[in-house]
Amino acid sequence: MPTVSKEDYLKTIYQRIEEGEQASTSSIARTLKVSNAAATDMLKKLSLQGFVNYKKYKGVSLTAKGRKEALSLLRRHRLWELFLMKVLKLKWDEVHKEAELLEHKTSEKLIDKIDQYLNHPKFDPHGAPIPDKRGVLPKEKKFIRLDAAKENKIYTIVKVNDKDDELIRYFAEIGFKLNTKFEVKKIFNIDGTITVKNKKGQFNLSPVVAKNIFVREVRK
Amino acid sequence: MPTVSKEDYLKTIYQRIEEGEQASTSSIARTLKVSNAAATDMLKKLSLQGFVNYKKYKGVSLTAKGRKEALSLLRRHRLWELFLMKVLKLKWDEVHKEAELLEHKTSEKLIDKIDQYLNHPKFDPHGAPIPDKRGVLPKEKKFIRLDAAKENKIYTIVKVNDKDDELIRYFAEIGFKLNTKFEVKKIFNIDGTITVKNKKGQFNLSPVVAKNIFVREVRK
DNA sequence: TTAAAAAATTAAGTATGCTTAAATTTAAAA
DNA sequence: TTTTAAATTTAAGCATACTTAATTTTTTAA
Ligand SMILES: [Mn+2]
Ligand SMILES: [Mn+2]
Ligand SMILES: [Mn+2]
Ligand SMILES: [Mn+2]
Repeated sequence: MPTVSKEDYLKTIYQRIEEGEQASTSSIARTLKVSNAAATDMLKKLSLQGFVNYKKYKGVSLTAKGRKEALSLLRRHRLWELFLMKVLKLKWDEVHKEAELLEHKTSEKLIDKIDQYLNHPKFDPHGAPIPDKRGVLPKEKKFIRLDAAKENKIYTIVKVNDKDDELIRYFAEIGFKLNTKFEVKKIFNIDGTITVKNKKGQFNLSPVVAKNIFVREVRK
Repeated sequence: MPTVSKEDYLKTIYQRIEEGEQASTSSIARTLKVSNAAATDMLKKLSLQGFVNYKKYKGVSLTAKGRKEALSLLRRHRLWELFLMKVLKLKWDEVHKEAELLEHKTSEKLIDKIDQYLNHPKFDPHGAPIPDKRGVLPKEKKFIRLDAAKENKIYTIVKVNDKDDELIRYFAEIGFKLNTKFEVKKIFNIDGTITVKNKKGQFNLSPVVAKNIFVREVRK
């Protein structure tokens, strides 16, 4: 069993790779808010314990063992998020922080009860897929990042990045929830600002914000 | 905010004192399964931080600040126990262990939601009182320890010690739940064994077991 | 009231997971 | 291709919460 810290490292590495990016020491350190030195240190330990493949200066990847732990933690995190929202009525922007803590202290027995209570849900409140007991992920519908969308097309939101609660609050404020339909009105070439329009009105989204929204095109 | 370890120390000290016993270094160490040296060490730190009154060789007591933290942790623990049983259907002997972990990672916001969901319950599944948001405990009905009961009287169970899951399983097995009515048939002077009789049948309880059951006399 | 036993404390040291500062390696730019 | 910059690693050290062994204080019992 990895420690709390190690679980968070493995999850971070998994997510970096899943996003199609390099799991560099500095990106891990940045996400976990620790120094690069601390991350290097931990990568060495994780490697010794067989959770990651690590070669000095060459980056890191997960072994089967490490991937299993990462998926287990993601399962616990995402089930907690959904449970806290559905059952205990916590808000969309609150559940990530709470789940970040509870995830490490949740037994398999408990998480299976939660899974059962929720009737084996496939996605969390932010659209992220929930691995099943065996670590199998549900198939996701195709999506693109909003900053890669095209003008005058209609999209629906399938996933948002849940790491920043301020951002989530902003999404909620402008009526951007899961499955919200909206139209991309204009994309400014100068800075990539995207003008979108939904039931609530018209908004300008910066490219930084748009990168955190994942959408699927729908026909009018 | 005290650390996880410190919270557990404060809770242990509170409970030792509540039981009317001395919060000795060794009793704390025994409960927390650490060495006496570790406990001494921690008591010094807790004292420096104003959570306890501690004088070398003279034992320890809680300050107002320490008591507040202890009650806060007990609240989180006991609400979790009840929630896990009532909502997620964990068993009577399972909830203590789960709550022992979750208690430290539960925000005030979350515990208030749980409290609200359960409609501000006053007692946990083992009969222990749940402090309210302000740290106020509900009044408990008078009770005695079963090893102080008298022959040929009828009692009802108001509380059991939840620390040992094997013991809790045994209680369940012989039909000893909260509010179970039973009669004390005989108390053996030699070793203090108590013969009790309830709907399920007649059982001999050792004095060690009896010490963990709290009862109130009821008229036939 | 003193000697032995028990309880508590101090001392020295360990594992984990961090820090900052210095050194090294790799990547980018001139 | 060399120089510079960025990324990464190493080195040294710190805080927390433990351990075992030695010492001190208190309690109990002879
Ligand atoms: Mn976490
Ligand atoms: Mn999420
Ligand atoms: Mn605990
Ligand atoms: Mn309990």
